[in-house]
Amino acid sequence: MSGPPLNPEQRAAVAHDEGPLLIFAGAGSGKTRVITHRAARLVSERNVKPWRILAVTFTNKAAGEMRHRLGGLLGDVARQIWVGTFHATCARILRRHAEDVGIRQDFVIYDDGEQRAVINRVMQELKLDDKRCPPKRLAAWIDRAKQEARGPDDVEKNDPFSQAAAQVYQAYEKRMRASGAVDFGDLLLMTLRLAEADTEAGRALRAKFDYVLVDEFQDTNHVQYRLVRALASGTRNVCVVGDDDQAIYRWRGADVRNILGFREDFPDATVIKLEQNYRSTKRILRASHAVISKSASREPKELWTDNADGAPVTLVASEDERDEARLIVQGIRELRREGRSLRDMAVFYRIHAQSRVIEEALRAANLPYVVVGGIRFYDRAEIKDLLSYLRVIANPHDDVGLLRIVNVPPRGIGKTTTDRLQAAGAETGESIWSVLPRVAPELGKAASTKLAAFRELVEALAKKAPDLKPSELAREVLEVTGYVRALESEDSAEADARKQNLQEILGSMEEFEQEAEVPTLAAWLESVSLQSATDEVAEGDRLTMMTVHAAKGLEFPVVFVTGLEEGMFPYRGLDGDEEELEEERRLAYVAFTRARERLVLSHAFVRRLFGTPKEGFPSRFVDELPEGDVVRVGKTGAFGRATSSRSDAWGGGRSSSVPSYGSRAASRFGAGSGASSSPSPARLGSGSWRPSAQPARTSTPAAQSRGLPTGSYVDRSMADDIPRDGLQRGARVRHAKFGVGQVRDVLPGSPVRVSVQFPNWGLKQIVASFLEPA
DNA sequence: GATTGTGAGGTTTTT
DNA sequence: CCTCACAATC
Repeated sequence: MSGPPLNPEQRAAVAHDEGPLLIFAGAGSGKTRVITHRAARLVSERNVKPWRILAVTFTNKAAGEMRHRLGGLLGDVARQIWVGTFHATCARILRRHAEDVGIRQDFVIYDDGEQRAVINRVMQELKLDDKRCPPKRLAAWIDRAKQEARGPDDVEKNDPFSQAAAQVYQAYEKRMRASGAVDFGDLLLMTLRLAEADTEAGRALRAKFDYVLVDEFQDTNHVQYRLVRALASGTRNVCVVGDDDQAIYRWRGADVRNILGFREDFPDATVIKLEQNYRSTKRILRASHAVISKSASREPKELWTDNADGAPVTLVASEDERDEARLIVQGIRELRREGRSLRDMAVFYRIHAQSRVIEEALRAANLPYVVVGGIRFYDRAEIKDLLSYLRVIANPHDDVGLLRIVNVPPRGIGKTTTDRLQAAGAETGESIWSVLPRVAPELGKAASTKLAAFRELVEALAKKAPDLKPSELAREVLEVTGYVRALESEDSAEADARKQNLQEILGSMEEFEQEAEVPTLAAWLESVSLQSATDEVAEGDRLTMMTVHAAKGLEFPVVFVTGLEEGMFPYRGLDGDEEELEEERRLAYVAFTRARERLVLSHAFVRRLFGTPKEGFPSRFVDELPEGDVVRVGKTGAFGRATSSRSDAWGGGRSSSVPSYGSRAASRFGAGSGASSSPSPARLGSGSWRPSAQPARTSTPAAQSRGLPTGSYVDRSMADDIPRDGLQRGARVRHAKFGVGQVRDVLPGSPVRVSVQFPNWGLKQIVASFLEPA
């Protein structure tokens, strides 16, 4: 394939022949290109059989991209290469070896919700208190056990919770097997067991691949690591690619040590670092590096680029989250006026809850957008209903699926009945479907008749299934179950929307039938189970919005990162340990390095989260930015950063025909921006503190209508007459109760409050008048 | 057995 | 603020 020539490091990675290879691939360093070229070369020049190459990714999107590029390089043979996500690859292997691991060949894959349903059921059966053992916590506990390759018998049980959890785990596994179901963790763990087994099947699996390539290796968990090692144990031709700086899934069991410690398991590994970045401007890289270089225990490296300096990073300060949304919309508009397309822009946030306010502002401004992630299309009730029918038809022992649809649409089979059936199944460890013929007659005439009718319905559909395409079967289901009729009789807008969604899924099934290699129902169900919310693609000229996690692996010409406040980003969880903070740092790095040309960072001084307003200081990640590469916009840094003169840089105060936010303005402020933005640390000395130098321009109606924050330049804290001398960041102050501490930041608002770090009390926010210099 | 009401709890979430 | 889960109703 064409494209620019590979650089020396890339070439070395592609040309590497045998033995372990570890590639540190920085953001935007052409990683996917290297992997695909390498795989292609193995086939075309080294005569490796394509089906003896395994390339594993984490997301369907990445797998699809790789498949696509391999197709471009190799043509049709590319299809024989094993390209897939960890989970899809494992599912594929398990279908072939179901017997060897003791599961049904037609197993279904339970998602988190279905997993929870099983946990809830098991807890009821064990009569466990869901206050003491929240199902959520149990699910996380079981997941973690599986990630660590621990079965119910080799978990630690040293406290009451883990004792209960182990009990649940045991019963959960039993119920999953009875249901012919596996969860995501099972896919990996069962494949690992198989791959490490000293059996015929195990040996065959270990010898199956001549080359194993793994992408995003920093995100592997223990089981995935061992699986890779086992699958590559035949030839030791294992190539892992990753970036420890982009490890952001520790909370999901990923362990960066897998990449950092790779050289311990494979001392002879060749190590290649791809440090040339082809994506971003120098300024964006400098900003990114400023943040990540503070990270402890990382592989030493620094991205560099031949790209232009580019525009400075824009730092937007706003009053609150609505203000932030307004300013972002304003920035978007200006960039558009410069000719930027909406599709070139993305807005990132730390948590989904932040999206709403921004969405509202975008809607008000008539700017089309798409929110990536959040709820999956397949998670909608009507879709899950149809899916459950199809799954029960494929495997009637799927209890969760069966319980979902047994009374949908209502057919008079209520809770009392299903409770009895569940209890019967629990007694013998069988599925509901299995106990149905035996138990139904004991439930009285009415229930028994209805259950028999349901059974016949499912059996009739199952009988037809082999002769129908998936989409035809789905239509049949919607018809004979009366599902569509029930929706129609509802005659509401909502029911209409549901019908449309069902129509859409039928369409996607037909598409699948056209394209898939094996267009069976089972294959379709599996592909749906393994799909994620982020796989849904955005198209058209719209802005993209997503969490930073969802943004990994993507790039945009313009990136807005919102909510950069202490507590929000870095997000402060319950424990907030050092490791967690490190991960937040890497997350910020990921966010920043998504940007190609323009990076806009924003923070608000007050943010309402879940209703309650909370004050927030600018994130440390913002403080750490190199001043010379930053231009400030919006509300005056409340603690006297002399930034007000910059405030009009966002298009206020000047004729709108001069796009100040755009590249022209950027270059205008560019090189010299260091002079115009104040040096940090912020000072509270009277000089820079005085707002009087600034006209209260934004309070004019015109400015307001432009959506500028009212009173941007009028800091209300000015009104106070409290002692400020010595109240600057870093200053030592004394408090009557907490003793001596160090000023970390000064809050806007009245009365002026200061956040102070006390050795024994931690970070406190204190009204300034209660403090004296120490 | 379905419908409406209160209360807790609500990072991130590749699969 | 908003959603989901269970409870108290008709």
